Amino acid sequence: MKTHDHSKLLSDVSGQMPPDEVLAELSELFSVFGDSTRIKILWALFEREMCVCAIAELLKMTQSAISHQLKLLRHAKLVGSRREGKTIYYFLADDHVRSIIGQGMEHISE
Amino acid sequence: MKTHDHSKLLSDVSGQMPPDEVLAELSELFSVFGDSTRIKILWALFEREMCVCAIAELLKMTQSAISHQLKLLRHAKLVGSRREGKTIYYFLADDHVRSIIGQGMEHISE
DNA sequence: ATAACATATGATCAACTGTTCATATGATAA
DNA sequence: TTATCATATGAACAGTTGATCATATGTTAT
Repeated sequence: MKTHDHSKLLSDVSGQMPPDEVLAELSELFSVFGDSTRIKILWALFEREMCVCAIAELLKMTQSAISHQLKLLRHAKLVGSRREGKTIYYFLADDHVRSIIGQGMEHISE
Repeated sequence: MKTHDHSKLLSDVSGQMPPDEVLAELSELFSVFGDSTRIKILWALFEREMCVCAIAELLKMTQSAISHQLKLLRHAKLVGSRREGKTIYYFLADDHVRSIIGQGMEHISE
């Protein structure tokens, strides 16, 4: 399968590409946003911090399912948590979450 | 499993949540960004439009694999295409792609 | 110490995803 | 028309993912 020539294009473009490792990390970040349960959790936390069982009640899902997803969100540093007695409150880690989701909303609103 | 009371919180938060349908669409959009092959394709298109076989060469992947991924990107309206003879050129559909990926990059650079 | 509540975790399983392979479509040139 | 290049597509298969279930950990009150 001989194909037409791209040598100039390829050298130009590949010079601008970040290393594979960075692009992999980037796609992993977006895949965390790529699930409706996690998007719902993040959106809920836009309002205020919430404990696990409140999120579970809000989304009508089991505590276990929510806890598993919060673990992913924590590892991606999208949420933080603090303990108060038996309860653990989760909150948005920073404002990138808002701006990323905001841009996503803009895109689908067209 | 009786749990503590959240009635006030739940009514507050659920009033702010977009409908499930919208949140599902949003997560589907982000899942398109959630694959390193697709991220690489989008990043390549930051520079300029490219034909399928150039992208395949750049990423050292088969034409088929790239074509399948471009189909997804097209359906998500992240890229557009134009034909010129036998060749089909793909390009970024709009600037949301840049800003979404830009925000993602900011998040992981911390 | 025991009971009750809040959360976390490991195993399991069905559903989904991305690549490959083979093949089809579409366009151009001979 | 036939050959060739460029791209698209469908089936198949391995790898990944998200919910569930059972159970474990951690905290507080009695």
